[in-house]
Amino acid sequence: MPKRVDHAERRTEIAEALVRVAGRRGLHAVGMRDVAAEAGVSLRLVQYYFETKEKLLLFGLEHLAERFGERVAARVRAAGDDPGPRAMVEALLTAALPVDEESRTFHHLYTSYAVLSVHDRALAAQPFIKNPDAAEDAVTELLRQAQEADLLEPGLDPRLEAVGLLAMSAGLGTGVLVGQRRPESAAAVLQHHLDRIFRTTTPAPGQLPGGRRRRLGTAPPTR
Amino acid sequence: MPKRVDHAERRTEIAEALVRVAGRRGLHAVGMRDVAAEAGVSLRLVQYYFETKEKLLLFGLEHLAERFGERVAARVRAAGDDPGPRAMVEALLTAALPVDEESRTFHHLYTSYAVLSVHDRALAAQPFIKNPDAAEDAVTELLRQAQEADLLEPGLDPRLEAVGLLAMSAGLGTGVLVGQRRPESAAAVLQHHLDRIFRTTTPAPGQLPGGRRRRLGTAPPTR
DNA sequence: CTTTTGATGATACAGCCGTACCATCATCGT
DNA sequence: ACGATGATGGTACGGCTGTATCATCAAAAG
Repeated sequence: MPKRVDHAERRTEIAEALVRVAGRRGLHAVGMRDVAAEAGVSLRLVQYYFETKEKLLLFGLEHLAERFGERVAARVRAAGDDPGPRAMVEALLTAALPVDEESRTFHHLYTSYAVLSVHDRALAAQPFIKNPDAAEDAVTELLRQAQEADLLEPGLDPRLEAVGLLAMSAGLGTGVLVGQRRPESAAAVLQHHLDRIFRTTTPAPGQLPGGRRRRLGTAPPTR
Repeated sequence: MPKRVDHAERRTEIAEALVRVAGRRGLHAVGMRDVAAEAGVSLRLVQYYFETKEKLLLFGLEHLAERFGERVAARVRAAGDDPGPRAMVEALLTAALPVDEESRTFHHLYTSYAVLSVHDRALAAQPFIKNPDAAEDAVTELLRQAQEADLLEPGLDPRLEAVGLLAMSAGLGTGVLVGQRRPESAAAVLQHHLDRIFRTTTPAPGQLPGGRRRRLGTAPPTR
């Protein structure tokens, strides 16, 4: 038998080439030849490891989602050991904001895939249900924990708040992506809405009424 | 001189054909021949009225935005004569939710254009700044009016709330579009967040504390 | 009536796309 | 050493795309 190659690794390399070139020129403008050139391999090889373009795109989306998941996890970890629920919610919500090149590419391509999935059953099947639902569950659970620790304003429904926050983050992300909104503005809006959900004082002593106050969470992730 | 044709009207017809076929099969899959067939004219005519595909797409986007503006206006009008600020905000926010075929198409294509505009300067130039900014100003102004009429919870920043609500509406719309969320769920989330912004009792007499209460606005637009 | 000219039709062209086919190389098992 | 076989290269094919070219028709102007 001849040279054995780690197919999984090769597929990953090619998928990352796809992500790079798609992020640079737009997913609609990407052909197999572009991917091959970007990966430094021949067109034939792209065909060899992904028999069809559709399979390449599908794998590209999965890879993108995976990489994004790792990014979020890293953000959460960077928020410190056992950070408060607010810091974790912040990390989750702000990770999707297109503030740097990587998150811009992610948001851009993920939206591209979302648009394609409207009429492509194969794309619609898995990731656009699973990942957002997971994020929704995670934020909901964090809010529920915060609620039990009496860190939230009273009378809130964790699930409804989580859904709203995630949708807001996604919408703000799109605004940033198309240049309508500056990243700092989007982050500020998010912060403001978190301020309206999380209690701004420790449950204990005197209440100061008006004005802007310190928040409870720990590290600001990027902005 | 020969037969004179109303160019503006013809262009509109062709643009609507573009919108229809793009809504059916996705903007990425639309060619000039498809548009011509859908409009019932020859390929040559599409070329004749829009010299290039890029100009056709551009005009299609403008037309789409215009039609959507009319739809929102109709929604607001349908909310009654001089409806409360909340009803108007509701009308604005829920108009963008993909609940029927028309709004689905709108949301779908508008998102497609947004993705394209990331790398296409011509598309990015006009509409993705102007229209959302107009919506933002409108909602902000409505919230400001509501604030003056003491219809809002105290201590709110109308602009920040408006931006957040619009982003949330857009994000929920995308969720509905890709089949992750049911339209009723999205509408419910929106309602819930409006409940947290607008006062739920008339400013006058006794305050009942907990529980779900009647809201102030008039007609529910669709959901 | 003829000429001008806007509106339309048919079709050709060059280029790109995804895919398929055929050949070659290199390596490992025997 | 040799042949089986995985990995790769090169390239051609059919189809589709946007655009350009050429021709024709019909109506208004002289």
